[in-house]
Amino acid sequence: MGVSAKKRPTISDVAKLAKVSTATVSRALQTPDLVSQSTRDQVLDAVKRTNYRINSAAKMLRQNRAATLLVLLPDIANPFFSEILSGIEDIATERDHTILIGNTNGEEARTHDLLDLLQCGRADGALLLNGALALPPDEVEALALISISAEIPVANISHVGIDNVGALQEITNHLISLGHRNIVHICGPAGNILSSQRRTGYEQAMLDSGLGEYNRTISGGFTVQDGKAAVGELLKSGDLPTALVCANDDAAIGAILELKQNGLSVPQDVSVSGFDDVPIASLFSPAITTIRQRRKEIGQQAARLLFEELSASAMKPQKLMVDHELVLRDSTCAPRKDA
Amino acid sequence: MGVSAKKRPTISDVAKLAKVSTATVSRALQTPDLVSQSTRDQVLDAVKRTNYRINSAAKMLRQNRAATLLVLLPDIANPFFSEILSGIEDIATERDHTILIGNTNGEEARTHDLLDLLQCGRADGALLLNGALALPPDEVEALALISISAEIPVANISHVGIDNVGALQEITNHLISLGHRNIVHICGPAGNILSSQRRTGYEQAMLDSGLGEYNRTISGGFTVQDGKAAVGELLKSGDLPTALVCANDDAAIGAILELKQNGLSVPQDVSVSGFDDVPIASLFSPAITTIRQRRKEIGQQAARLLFEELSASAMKPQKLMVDHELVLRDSTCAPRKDA
DNA sequence: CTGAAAGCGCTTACAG
DNA sequence: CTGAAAGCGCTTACAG
Repeated sequence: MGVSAKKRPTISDVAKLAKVSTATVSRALQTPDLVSQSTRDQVLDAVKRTNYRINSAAKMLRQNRAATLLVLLPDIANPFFSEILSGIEDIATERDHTILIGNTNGEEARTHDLLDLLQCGRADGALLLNGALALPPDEVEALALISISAEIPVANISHVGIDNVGALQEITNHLISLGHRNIVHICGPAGNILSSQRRTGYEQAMLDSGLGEYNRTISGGFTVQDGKAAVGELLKSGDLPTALVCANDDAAIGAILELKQNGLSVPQDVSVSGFDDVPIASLFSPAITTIRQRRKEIGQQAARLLFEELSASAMKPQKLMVDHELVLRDSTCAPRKDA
Repeated sequence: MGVSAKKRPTISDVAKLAKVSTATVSRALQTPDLVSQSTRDQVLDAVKRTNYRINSAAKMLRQNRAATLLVLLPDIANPFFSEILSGIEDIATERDHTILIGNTNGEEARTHDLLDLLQCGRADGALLLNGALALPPDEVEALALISISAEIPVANISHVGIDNVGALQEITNHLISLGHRNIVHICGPAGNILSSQRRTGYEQAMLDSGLGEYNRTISGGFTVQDGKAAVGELLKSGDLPTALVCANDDAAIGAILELKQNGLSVPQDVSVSGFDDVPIASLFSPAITTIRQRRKEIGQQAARLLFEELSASAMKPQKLMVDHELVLRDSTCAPRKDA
């Protein structure tokens, strides 16, 4: 309840009660090995009796570290990000660090403001899930940063993610192997690095299979609405492919909903694939063929890497590739014979 | 990258450059009105030239506040919680506060450890989404706490959530009005306050409509798996109702999947209702009749309430009720005539 | 409107 | 193994 009258006990209160110096209290608590058994017991007893808690601001100031990781994401409420966050949390907790989160809403200004938390010492390093940086390269130099999923193409930033190009090649090849030739890619948001990587994967697969004449990408996005709109365009154009390779699961869901709405069935009339394997992908009907990203592991690896960088005096940026997996479900099948 | 050789500029560096005292620098930055225009300009210029950032640990120590809110939740990756979190974030950002998150995994020990962050001054108040406290009442006294969604029945804790009893009455009454009589409630996890409130709502509705003889609750939970298992039991028992009222959407999804798997159709053979209106509820087929909780608003209200408590010297705990809404979709319809 | 100085609560060389 | 003392970088009465 608001302002409490009672003042919190400090390390001197404990010291007085234990009849030792504050230095000894500090040691007994932080580096118990440096203190005799009996002293330690005395101190611990005094701590208990006073109900003492360390003042972490004082500790931070003195030690010049926050024991905190900053996580920037465009949208906390998106399960794709929140599962990565959960992996980060695992590792942070393991190492007694706390997590500060910042929702950027994809806004550069907000990203900039949030990175200030690093510069003012409130966090020791940051994990960037938003694929954007908004900081001049010379300021980045001194910060411990890791990009996750969407790689930030700036020197000196480590990265953890999957092979998006390869993954989209795999899923496109799968469709080709089923017999599809007229395969359209509904791509992600413009300017997003994941969009272009996935698009590249699609195009490479098409070209490698001699399907260059069918190579066609239409603009889409990462939301259900984007998928619907893209299919809407496609239907208007009258040139419907037998398969749609979408940039992510949400777009695939939108695509399927729009197809159904127009009396088409998935996968019989059109096969549709997603990307990410978010929870809904397996529950949707039809269950969606997709690429599974091990999000929790991605988060864990990224956090570990950040800790490495924080403890190393200097390290060159690393790029970590986490395995992905093609998951075949019900939204894809062989094309109709007459197609 | 890791340890930087260059030391960060401090307030004295700025003071020296601006040829004023550190006190003046502090005022120019924190309370500009107390400083003359020309002095302010000088200071701001020096700040820019030194690239000065305040050291927040020092500020925290001096001011004895962290400008940080702690959010405890059982599972970050669950969209139900992450959308509330997003609402909290809105308000916190508005008031220049940061958010520390803690995943409790529903473990009491973890909850306890995380609440230590309040006691050591790393956060000024906490929002509890996990319905558990794990702290002796006398220690709670001095803390600013708000429970969200799952009310914590302890004195001196404010709460923000919806009327779970009323909501489940509404949804049960809807089913009754469609003509259902044999309606079974698949309840939430045992020991959870939301479970018992929703169960109460169901029971009240049944009794109020003179359907006491059909009043039947079976144990379930909040996961897809729980819903499946509950329906599995029901099928084994051979006594299938015409409608199932589930404790949340995930359980409803599980229930529907299990019914379908056994050749039954929803809603024709059995109507099924959910609770929460998580994103998947509208996308699932059939789209799920449910209770919409305005999660973002719940988060916002809770954060506002916490700020109020932090600024008030003393306040008695408040209980805030946010409106919910019955959303009718495709998973419920009138029972078969022969039922 | 501005400055000198105290002090927030720790930790850590340094000395013994 | 322990203590005295300096100092981390701010803010804020107090005085002018």
